[in-house]
Amino acid sequence: MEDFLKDLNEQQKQAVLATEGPVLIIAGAGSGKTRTLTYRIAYLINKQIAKPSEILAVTFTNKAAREMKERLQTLLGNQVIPLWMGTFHSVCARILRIEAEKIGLSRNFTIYDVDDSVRALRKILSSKGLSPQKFNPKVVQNRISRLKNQFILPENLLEQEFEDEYDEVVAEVYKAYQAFLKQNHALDFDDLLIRPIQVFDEYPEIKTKYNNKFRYILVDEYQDTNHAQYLLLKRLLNPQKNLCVVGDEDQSIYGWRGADIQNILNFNRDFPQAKVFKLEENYRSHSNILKAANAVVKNNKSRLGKNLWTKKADGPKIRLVIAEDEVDEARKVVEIIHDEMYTYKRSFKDIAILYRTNAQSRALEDQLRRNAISYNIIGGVKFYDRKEIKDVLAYLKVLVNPADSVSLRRIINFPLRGIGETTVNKIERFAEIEHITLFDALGRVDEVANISATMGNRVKQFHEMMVKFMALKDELNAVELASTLVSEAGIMHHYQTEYDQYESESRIENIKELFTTMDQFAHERQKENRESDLAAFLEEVSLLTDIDTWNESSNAVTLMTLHSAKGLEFPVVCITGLEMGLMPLQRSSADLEELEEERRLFYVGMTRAMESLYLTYANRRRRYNSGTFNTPSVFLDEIPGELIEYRSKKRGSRSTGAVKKRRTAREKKLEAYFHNNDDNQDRGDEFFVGQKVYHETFGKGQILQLEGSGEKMKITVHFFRDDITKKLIKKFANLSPLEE
DNA sequence: CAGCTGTATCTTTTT
DNA sequence: GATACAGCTG
Repeated sequence: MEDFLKDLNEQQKQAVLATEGPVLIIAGAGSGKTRTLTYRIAYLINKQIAKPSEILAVTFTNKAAREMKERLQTLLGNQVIPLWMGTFHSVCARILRIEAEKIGLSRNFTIYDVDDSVRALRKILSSKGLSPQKFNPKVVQNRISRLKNQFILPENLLEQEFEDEYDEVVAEVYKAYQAFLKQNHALDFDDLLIRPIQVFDEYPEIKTKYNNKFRYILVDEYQDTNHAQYLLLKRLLNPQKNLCVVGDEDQSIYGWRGADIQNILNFNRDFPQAKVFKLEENYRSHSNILKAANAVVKNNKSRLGKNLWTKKADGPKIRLVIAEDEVDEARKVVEIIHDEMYTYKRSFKDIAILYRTNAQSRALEDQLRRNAISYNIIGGVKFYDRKEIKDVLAYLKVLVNPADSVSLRRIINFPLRGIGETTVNKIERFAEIEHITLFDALGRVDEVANISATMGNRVKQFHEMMVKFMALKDELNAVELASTLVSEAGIMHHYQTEYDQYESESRIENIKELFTTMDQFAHERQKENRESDLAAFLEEVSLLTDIDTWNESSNAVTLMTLHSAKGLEFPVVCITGLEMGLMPLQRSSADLEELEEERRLFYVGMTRAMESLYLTYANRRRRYNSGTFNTPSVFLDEIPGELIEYRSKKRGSRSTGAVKKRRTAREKKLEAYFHNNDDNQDRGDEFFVGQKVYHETFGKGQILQLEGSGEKMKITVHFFRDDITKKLIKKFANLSPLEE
């Protein structure tokens, strides 16, 4: 054990040894952050400073937790280590499950994802007679989520003075939404964080229990914590305040989700006695990559500042690849892959292709398929978002929590059994009057007015089937229960007889895969001596992150968003779509803070690369219906010219120079083309992209896109007040330019 | 009530 | 270019 401290550099060792009191570890990209955290935990256990059960370690993804546990086991000699390790959300769910009875919560609560929340909100909005045009359920969901992240509860909100009608409606809907969740024994993602805070405030004995239990708390990726998570941490801390947070302000990329970069920037102010350690030696990347990344992120103002360095060689220059459009870009990515494979003997799994938006994966996938390059795609249409999987899960959710009316509505007429919307609404009204759940009302369908005998029988049949399976819940294990249910409810039959044979097969495959996953889950949980029932499985599934389902062992090129790439590394990284409007995104370009976050995102992408980094952009790109013409990302200009070289189409003929300093003939031609086009669009018009404008009804906004010309020109404007984007015809819009 | 068809809206990133 | 929803028909 003494020995293993030799694996650490001086700063890392200091960070491991400073076990007492608050500690901030500023860990640059690739500086051995995970290693330091793991060794710190191993040290605490090995020196018997803490028992494993007294340690809480919060990670950003479940995958990170899994990997850290494995490394810990290796370090400590293969014992099973019963410590709490997981994401904020899963740790909170675990606490809530344990304390459920004391705090008047059903132990079998359901976790609603964003989709479920939006469904619930749509219903609430319509019951209040609010038009979904004006009050978009998604926007309302977003607002409510923001409020929850700030730990602003409906009761605090209702006392306030409102600036506009929108806020007023959101406050009212928020309150109704919380009541709805309560009725359904459901919590949304944000509630998972908020409820424990409330519980700790309301029940001091529960707070004390966890204060005594968790004597040592560690938090990874601290730069991406939100205010609610911060408040939760404050409550978990006992007077010794043995809190160790690890983070890198340059990698804070979740501000849009409510993450507060100030948490890390102000750690010293929160804990004046905190010890601060900086890990600045990078073990991952060639020097050129690091220099380029440093030069980019240096342009940000919101940072503590650090100087990441490496002992590694310069390595190849960063290769810039210019494509004509997204198809050409994808072809060039294929060339890069071939090049790296033949010249440097890489395998598929050494290579990652990163992009800003999931939509960009399509063109890339097409070309990879054509060239028989196997690939793994992370995010996008997720396994657990597939219709057939959601259907099966909805059945299981109802079995576990019959009060969950969102899931119940999803399955009551799937597969079709002749129970339509009208009937369900009648029964629901009855349930409201009787103050019972929708599910229980199904059993009393005879008492509901205006329902025919045939219809009543259908409803009763469904209800009886579900009741039967609920009774079986304790006799069968999760997989047995699920597979029996899937065949008896007619789901299997429904998909087997689907017209599209290919579709049908893949759906059945997916359902089978779900069962396999359930099985694996049960085994893993049993090893740790934790519960493995259906409720536990559903909770696990609800809280999976994109990266958690990634099969790392397969030899395939990896495709994912820049966000998903955080924490990973690859010998070869290719960042695509480096154009204005896409990276940075149009709507994040105007606001300084948002622009800095985009820059950090680019920085995260660059620092994933160990040996080779390729950057690509396309002069033209199809974006849903229309094409756009693009200029290179401003971030490319921030890379010093001597670190970058053009990679032209012909292998071996490479020219050097900064982005705008030297151009090939084709480049010049493309640029000329671009400028001409620009001129055509702009000539005689007073509007341009990025311009601030004013509209009679919508107020102030900013132009995102211009299409066509003259009176018929279509202008896409994002209006700030209502956070809406509208496409307007110039002739009718009556927009006036704002001077700024 | 089921099933079909046309249209609107979306795409920024995700626990 | 997909998906969800409204509106229609049988």
